[in-house]
Amino acid sequence: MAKWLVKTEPSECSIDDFARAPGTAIPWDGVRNYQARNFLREMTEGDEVFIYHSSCKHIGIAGIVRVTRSAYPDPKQFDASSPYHDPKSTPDNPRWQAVDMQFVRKLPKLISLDRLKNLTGLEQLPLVRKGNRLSVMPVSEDEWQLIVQLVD
DNA sequence: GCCAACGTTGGC
DNA sequence: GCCAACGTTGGC
Repeated sequence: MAKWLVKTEPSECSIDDFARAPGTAIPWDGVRNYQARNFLREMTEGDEVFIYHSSCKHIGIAGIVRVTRSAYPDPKQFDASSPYHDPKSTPDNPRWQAVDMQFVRKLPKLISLDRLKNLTGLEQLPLVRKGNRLSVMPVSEDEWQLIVQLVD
């Protein structure tokens, strides 16, 4: 079972939005970056995912969700009224993918980016690397355990 | 609000 | 295929 991390601006979709709808599949859509999309495609049902809050007051890992549906064409790419509309994508040959996720847990205390940056063992995680903009990334089992240990 | 770092686009 | 220009991300 693979592990992942996704970035989100909490004003868009936060761990609290998941927590408010336990048991409900929430689409993870709007990813418009090829490398991130390729990782979305690799996600399988049951995979666990860190939710990372970016571009906000409290930056860091805020909780855990689970993939409940593997990749399918992101409907928003075909919706002309959506900011995620992609006129170059067609239903025959969709360019962008979405997955569904549901709430697992909110961390009792957010794990700050600063703390993650200072952890030995996370050097390979794109999240803590300078200038990195990847919004969907794999997390190794070792990295996952290292981070989960910080909870509580 | 600033700006460095990055990904994408498009002219050549 | 190169690369300058541009738009976006995201920490500070």
